Parts: sequence; structure tokens; C-alpha cells
Amino acid sequence: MNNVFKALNDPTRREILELLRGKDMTVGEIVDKFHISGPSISHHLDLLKQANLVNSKKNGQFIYYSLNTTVVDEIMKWLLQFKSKKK
Amino acid sequence: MNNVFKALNDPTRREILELLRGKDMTVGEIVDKFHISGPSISHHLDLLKQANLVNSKKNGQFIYYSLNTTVVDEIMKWLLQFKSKKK
DNA sequence: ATAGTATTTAGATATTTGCCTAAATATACA
DNA sequence: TGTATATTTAGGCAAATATCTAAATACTAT
Repeated sequence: MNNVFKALNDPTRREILELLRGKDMTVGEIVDKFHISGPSISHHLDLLKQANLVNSKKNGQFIYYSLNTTVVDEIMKWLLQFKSKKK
Repeated sequence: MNNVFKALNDPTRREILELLRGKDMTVGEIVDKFHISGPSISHHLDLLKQANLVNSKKNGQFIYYSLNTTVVDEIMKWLLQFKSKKK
């Protein structure tokens, strides 16, 4: 859970997730969407992966990143506890 | 939104939120639940307040902190976008 | 008024984070 | 094999963060 909130605590990483909502993308395609170096984007993707928010799949010399929404459910579940008072 | 994820990106602050789910608490009561100095807890509470995740109300020399769940809905709404593919 | 309790503000320090460039690795292709 | 492209790893630096102690502020009560 720690990794998840850490991953979400950055505007660039959140924007990457939103991009991936449209379609799977290679690192290079993602890099082109930002004014940030490749290595930095690579690092962001690594953190997103550690949080299980994205998957990656190698295809030739490209690596495609895609959304992994299984963790999203967990976050929502965690958040839901606050919508009901604990007795 | 940035403030919210920033506020949630700390185990102590998340634990404070969970504590407040049970009942409103004074700063001192919260401090007693952790092995962290008063000023540090005060700072955490400040960040939670900036994120609109808690409210505070002065009562004599005490300040009571309580949950504010209005932002929780916004986070869930943001998260929900990932559960449906963008066309 | 003085002393005591509750909380915040200020200032210092160690750790973490985000960014960069340069170098390393992996694959493709001529 | 040798060169170009895609991505990651490594190393370094500046800014942000979490923590602490000491001092300031606010209220209570003797």
C-alpha cells in the first residue's frame, strides 16, 4: 500500500497512468509526451511497476507499458472505510 | 489533488486518519498513539488539513481533529476512470 | 500574576525524491 | 559483424520531506 501511494504522489506518474488509459504505450512514446529525459521517465515507470499500477511486456526492442487496475480496487476499498464511522 | 496524494503518502498520516475514524481526538491523544514528537505530529496534522482530509475545532486549550471525507469521494472518482477503458 | 498544560512555529539535520548526463545493455538490421 | 535505436543503470545534485529540540503562543487555574 505504501508503494501505491508513493507512486501516485507525483503529477507526472499520475499523468502517465491517464495516458495509458487510452492505449498501451512504449517508453519512447511516453517520453515524447513530456519534457523530461528518458531515464527519468524510465524511473517513473519503474515506481509505477513496483506499485503494481502498470505491467510491461517486451516486444522486440520496445517495451510496452499497460495499466494494471487490480490495485485500484484495493485503494478504493481502503478509502471506503472512511465513508463509514467505526463503532 | 496533489495535496491529497501528498498527505496520503505517509504511513503515520494514514494511521492518523484511521484513528480518527473511531472518534475525534486532540493532538495530545494522537501524539500518545505514536513514538513521534508533538511538533512532528502537529506538522502531519497540518498537511492532512491542507489536503482537506481533516477538520480541527478548538475547545478551550484543546484542539479536536476530525475526519473530513468530502475529498475521499474525489479520489475515488479519479480512481474510477481507470476501471473503464478510454475510447 | 504565576505556573502549568496544549499546541504550533522556527530552525537544524538526515533522508528521500526527481531530475539530469553518461555509460551499459538489449535488440534490429544492413 | 558493426551501427543504430530503445531502454535501463549509475552517479551526482538540488529541492522536498520527516524528524528532532527549543522557543513562542494560547488557555486554565491557583
